[in-house]
Amino acid sequence: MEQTNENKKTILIVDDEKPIVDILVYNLEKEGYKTLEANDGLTAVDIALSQKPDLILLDIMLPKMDGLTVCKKVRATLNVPILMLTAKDEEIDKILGLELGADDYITKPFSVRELMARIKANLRKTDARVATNEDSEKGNANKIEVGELQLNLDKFETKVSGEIIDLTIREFEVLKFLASQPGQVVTREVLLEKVWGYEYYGDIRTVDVTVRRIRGKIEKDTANPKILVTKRGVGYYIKNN
Amino acid sequence: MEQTNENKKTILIVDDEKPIVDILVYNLEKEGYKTLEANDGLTAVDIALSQKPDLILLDIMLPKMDGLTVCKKVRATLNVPILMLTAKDEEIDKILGLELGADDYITKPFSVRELMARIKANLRKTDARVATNEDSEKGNANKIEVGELQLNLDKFETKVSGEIIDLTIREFEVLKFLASQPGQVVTREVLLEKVWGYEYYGDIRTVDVTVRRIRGKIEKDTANPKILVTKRGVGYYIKNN
DNA sequence: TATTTTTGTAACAAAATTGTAAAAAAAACT
DNA sequence: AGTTTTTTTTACAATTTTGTTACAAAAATA
Repeated sequence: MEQTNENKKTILIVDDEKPIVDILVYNLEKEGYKTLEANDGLTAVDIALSQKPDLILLDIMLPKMDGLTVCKKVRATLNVPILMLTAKDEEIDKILGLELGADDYITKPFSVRELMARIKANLRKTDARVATNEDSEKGNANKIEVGELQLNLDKFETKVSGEIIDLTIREFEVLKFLASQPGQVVTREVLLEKVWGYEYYGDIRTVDVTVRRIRGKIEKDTANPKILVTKRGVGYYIKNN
Repeated sequence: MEQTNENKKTILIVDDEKPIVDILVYNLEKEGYKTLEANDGLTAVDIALSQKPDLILLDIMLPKMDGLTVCKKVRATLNVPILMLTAKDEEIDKILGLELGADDYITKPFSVRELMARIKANLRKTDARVATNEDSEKGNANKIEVGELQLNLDKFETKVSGEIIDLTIREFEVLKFLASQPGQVVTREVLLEKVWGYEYYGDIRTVDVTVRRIRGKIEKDTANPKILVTKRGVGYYIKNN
């Protein structure tokens, strides 16, 4: 709903019943998700591994390869949340085996509303994991210091010579990426991929503008930057002496 | 509240179906629990009494001694939360009727997500009990203090500059979670998972509204919060200077 | 020096985020 | 049961951030 085209979450729907798939596609796209479809197990694995969706809706009863195997195969290489669709009267053991490998399950018939809620919740869980794992939890010293520049990754706080600087997230992320490898010149392409995300297809000069904004906040003289420096013809880097 | 490697919670899994045990072990350890296994009722009682796990996952159908008896025996000497696994709905009456002291039950098939939620919820209950009994009995005032903010965890009482503020449970829990790690910016996703719970399916903006209500009670000027502050693009945190 | 390429910059437009109130729903309490 | 309190959802406005563009300035090249 609030997602731009670039970072829509992708959901892979695996079901051989066309009308069900259609309903799911309609509702998911209305909610702002991008959808992929697979009508049998083999195709499902293919698409999952090549497209790397953010979540998989997986029916148990499938042609060519059953849901259990799909689940296993996908899980072997991808850590994507899998939400199983099960009919109520399917064999208990079969379901049980499957359920335990999946993150969540929902029995048919289900309400669209409930399904959407489950999807949201499962996607959120991934987001939360990424946020905490990457940043704190692992006991990493959550600070980066380069010369007069200090970044506190827990507080998202930036200091220059002890003075707190108010950066936006985008600015902070760029600075964080550069400061994590001081001296290393980073191209705009790499910055776009690492900070903006690999599927981002905006203008590359966006990087320049963001750098300019950061400089406006951390440099005394933006025309003669001492911290975030340009390597002409290549990109930008943080001076580390 | 977060678990360090040394005091991981231990969970005893009692089930005679090897594949199920394996999957449970895998998922529980992924979530940071230590696991013990028992394949029959007799062994289960032995391990429970000697190892004193923090929680027991107990299947009803077991060789040598059935789950219900195991439950009784263990409960006779240990006050550990027991989560029963049942295959059929009819067995629920059995569990409830017999007053075995099982804390919770979950019917097969269940999802990993649901099981984890139940486990967490039951462990939380114990934590709460322990907190109130052990800490307050010893006279350790169970408090969090950050600047002008004081939380008394035993009394569920909040003070700002010495003045008692009346918060609801939800409000208190949010404030408590944030205040337990002042300065640390917490995303809405993490708050939802930690305060509302693993199984929560609601809207993420609920967090905003709760924060707003807390501010209405603890801040002089909600438009310029000095205690519970927004980190735009990330989440919320408690200012700790 | 003139030309081309690259980078800096400001201004505007678009998009995303947050604050807020109020209605609806759910839970707790009589 | 009905009533009150708490919580969630929803919608909208205000604000902030971000992206795009056009042009200027600087550096590199011929």
